[in-house]
Amino acid sequence: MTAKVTPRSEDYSRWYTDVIQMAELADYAPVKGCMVIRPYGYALWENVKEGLDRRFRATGHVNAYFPLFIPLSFIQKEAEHVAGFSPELAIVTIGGGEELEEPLVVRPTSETIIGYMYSRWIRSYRDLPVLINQWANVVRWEKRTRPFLRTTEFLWQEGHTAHATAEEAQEETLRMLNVYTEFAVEDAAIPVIPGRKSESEKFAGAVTSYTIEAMMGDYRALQSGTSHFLGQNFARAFDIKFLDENNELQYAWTTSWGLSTRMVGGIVMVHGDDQGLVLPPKLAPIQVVIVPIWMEDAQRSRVLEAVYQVEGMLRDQVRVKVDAREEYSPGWKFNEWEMRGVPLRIEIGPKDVEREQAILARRDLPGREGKRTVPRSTLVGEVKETLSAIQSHLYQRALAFRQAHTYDPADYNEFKEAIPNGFAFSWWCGSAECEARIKEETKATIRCIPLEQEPGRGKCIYCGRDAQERAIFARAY
RNA sequence: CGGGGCGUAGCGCAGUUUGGUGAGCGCGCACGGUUCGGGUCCGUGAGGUCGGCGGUUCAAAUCCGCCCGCCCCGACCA
Repeated sequence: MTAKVTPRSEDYSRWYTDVIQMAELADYAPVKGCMVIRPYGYALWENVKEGLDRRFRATGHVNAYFPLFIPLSFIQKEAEHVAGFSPELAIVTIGGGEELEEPLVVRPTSETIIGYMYSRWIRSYRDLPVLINQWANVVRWEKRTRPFLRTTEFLWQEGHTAHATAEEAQEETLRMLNVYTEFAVEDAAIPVIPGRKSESEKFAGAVTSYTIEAMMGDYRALQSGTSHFLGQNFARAFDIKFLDENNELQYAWTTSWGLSTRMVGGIVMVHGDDQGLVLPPKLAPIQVVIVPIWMEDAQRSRVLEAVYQVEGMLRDQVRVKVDAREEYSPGWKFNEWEMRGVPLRIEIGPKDVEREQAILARRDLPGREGKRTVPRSTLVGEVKETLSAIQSHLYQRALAFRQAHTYDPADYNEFKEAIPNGFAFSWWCGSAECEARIKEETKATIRCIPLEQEPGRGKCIYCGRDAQERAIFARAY
């Protein structure tokens, strides 16, 4: 506890796990690959949930819950889906002490069981669209795990929609990708690149997969949310059919989209520094911490009185906490709350009580630079303004960082030099072979083909043939 | 699944090479005092089947064998 986090420059992944544990976001569970999300980390996740849920509702979605167990045969109904997920399934074969007639899969994702239910619920075009989301846990037996980024069990939301036409489903897919983008940018202060996945990187069973990709502090990419256009693949596998206006039987068009607790890892790696966690105000469980300072007992009650008064002024406007613990010195508390990423600290001591003022200290600006004295009379306004200034500063800083580490290499040699230090935004001919070779030679994969790019043509960074699109290449988590 | 590292008090570690004096150090924890505007200081104290099982030996944290677990790096993935 008294130890400091490992500096990022010394060992980035050690820094990451240090921060996760020391800030008390999560702890390792007794089962390999599993973690306990501690109250502070869970509060952060709950704020992520809230930010998303609000947007899901605003776009017409409703929440529901489907079972954890899926008959093994369901998973096997969609050819690509089974191929993609088989290696990482957890399967239950015994229940109540007896061998089950059919093994049950612990859901790795719910397209199949939801598809099955949709086939029973959808009869007519009037039943469409179906716009359902669920908040759930899923299990994927990953070989290599890291807290939040890849755990055997993780929490997420998965939206599953069914539509009458391909166009409508396509629109939905991009609408939700856009919701993710908006959430990442506005709430998490993480700049992301929305784009399309290559064939080899797309979701098992999808026609087209879309993603938002973010750059972490070590220049690696993190897929932070995905939205899939499933075409009629799952509708055919699960017989999701409806009668259209012309009394003709049609397969529905479906989508699915998800964002997981991985986002928490992204927040840590995008904003954190050598002091520890740095949380964007909109998602921070504690936005403002008030640290009282006193020398003698006589001052104690006066300081505390002022502190609670300030807390009262702020309480219904921001998430505020008073740290009145007597066993720790103010300096200790400063470090503790900085390590835990609280965006704004208010210091109130005897001098401040006397002058009816308080010190504001920003987490995103180190030392003196982030400290400011404000009069009590304007404190509430100042706090709110400062929080929103921190929110936008974090975004701008992350954006500038990504831009500074995004390259447009002139040739493959430059490309190879760029990859360890950031993203390469390069022309790609579209062949899976070039993609595979690049991966083999540089460990970089196509993170996405950005939706927004200037039309034109170029030469594939690998083979030199004509290319119509540029892709983001990077090493990924 | 392959490579590397590690399991000794809640945490971080020393001790293991060369078996044997007392299982130790720092932090944390409890109590008392002191301090408090950037991780106070002092004192007292609690806390350990040395990952597990088996073997060698008069004697094992230390040597041997097997097993288990965790972390990091790779291939696979939200």
